Amino acid sequence: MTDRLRQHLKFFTDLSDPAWHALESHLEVKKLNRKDFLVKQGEKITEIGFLLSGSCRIFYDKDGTEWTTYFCFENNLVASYASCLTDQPSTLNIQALEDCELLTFDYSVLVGLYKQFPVYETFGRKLAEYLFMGLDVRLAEQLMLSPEERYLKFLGSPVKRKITERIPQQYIASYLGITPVSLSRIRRRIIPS
Amino acid sequence: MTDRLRQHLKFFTDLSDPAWHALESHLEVKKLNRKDFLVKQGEKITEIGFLLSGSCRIFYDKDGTEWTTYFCFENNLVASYASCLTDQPSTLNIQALEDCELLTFDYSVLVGLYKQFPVYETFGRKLAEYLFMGLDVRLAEQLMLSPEERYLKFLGSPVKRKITERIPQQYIASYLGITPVSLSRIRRRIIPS
DNA sequence: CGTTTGCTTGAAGGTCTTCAAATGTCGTGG
DNA sequence: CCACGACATTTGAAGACCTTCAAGCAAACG
Repeated sequence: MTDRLRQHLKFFTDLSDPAWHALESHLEVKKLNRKDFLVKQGEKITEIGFLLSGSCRIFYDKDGTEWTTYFCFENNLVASYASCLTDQPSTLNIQALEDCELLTFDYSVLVGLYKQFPVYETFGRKLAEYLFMGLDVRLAEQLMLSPEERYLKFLGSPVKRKITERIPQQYIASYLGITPVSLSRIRRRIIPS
Repeated sequence: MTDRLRQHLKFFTDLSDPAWHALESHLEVKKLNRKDFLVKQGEKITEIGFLLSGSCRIFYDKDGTEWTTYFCFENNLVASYASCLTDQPSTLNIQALEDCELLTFDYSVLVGLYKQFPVYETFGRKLAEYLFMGLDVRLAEQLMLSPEERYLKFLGSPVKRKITERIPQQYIASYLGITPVSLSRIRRRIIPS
C-alpha cells in the first residue's frame, strides 16, 4: 500500500531503499469521512497526507464565504504547506469531499530526513518547485483571464474537466473566484443548449 | 560588491567560503537602462539576476495588455524562475523600471552547484519555498479580496506603500488585476480629499 | 414522502470595463 | 528657461458582467 506513495515520490526524485524506509517507518494510515477536516484554519497542523482514495479540497474561509485554491485526488500529496514552512497556524482548511483513506506523516519527519539524507533535500526542493509552478500558472490565470475565460480554460484541461464530474459546481465556482450563481449563468451563456 | 549578494543569500542559508566562491566565480555585472528587458516573453533566458540598484517589474503580456506579477528592488533576486525550472521559453517579461545594475549568473550554474555542494540543495529548496509562499499569499488575496480591498491592503503594507512612491500607478493597477482607470476611481473613492 | 442540498433563474444594484476626451506631469531640445 | 511632445492620470458616459437577495426546481437521502 505504501508502494503507491513511493511510486509517486519518484515523480520528484528517486529514493534509495534506506532513504525510503526511513520515511516509510513513520507513515500512518488515516481515514476521513466526507466533510471531515484534515486541517482547520487557525489550527497548527503540520501533517502531510497522501491520498490513497477519495478527494479533498483546500479552501480559505473569509467571513463565511469559502474560496477554494486546490482539489486533491488519489495519489496526491495534500497539506497546509505554507503552515508547515512558517510553523504558524494554518490559514486554510483541508476538507474531505468524499470518504478518504490516506497515508500521513508529520512535516517534522521530512525536516529530519533533510538532515539525514541529502536526497531528501533534493526531494524537498523539487516539491517546492512543483508547488511554485502550480501557483504561478494559477495566479497568472486569475490575473489575466475573465471568469468566463477561466471556466473555459478549466473545461479545456482534461484533468480538470474530470473534476466537474466529481465535485459540486459551487466548489468549482469558488475555485474560479466567482459565486455559484455567476458560474450557473456563465454555463448557460457558453452552452446555450 | 558581490558581498551584498552573499549577505542576501544568508536569508536562505549560510554558505561556506568554498561554496560561496564557487558561485562568485560565475558572477557577471550587467547594466540595464530603463525599459530594457532582462527577459522577454517567448525567449528562453535562464539568467538569474541580483539587483544592486534600480528596479524591475515582472509582467505577462496578453493581447497587448500587461499584467504585473511582481516588483523587484535593490537586493532582490529576479528571474523567470518557472522558465528555468521547465527549460521552456519564458511566459513572462522582466523589464527595468529604472536604470539597473545587477549581478547575474545562469541557472545552469545553480544546477551545477546543486550537485557539487549539498548546501546549495538546501538553498534551492528554501528559495523555492520562499517563492511558493509569496505566490500563495498573492493568490489568496486575488481570490478573496475585491479590487478595492486589494488596493487598501497594498497601501497597508509599508514595504509596498513605498512602491507607490516609485512606480507609475498603471503598473500598480496591473499588479492588482484591474485597469488604470479603475484604480484612479478607487483612489478617488477611498481618499475623497 | 418530506427534508436537505445544490443548481437555476429573476430582478435590482454596484463596480469594473471600454472608449474618449481632458488634464497633468516630465523630460528634452530649442 | 520655456515650449513642446510624450506619456500618465483623471474624468465622463455607456455598457457589460458579476453580485446579492430571493424564489423556484430538481435530485439525493433518510
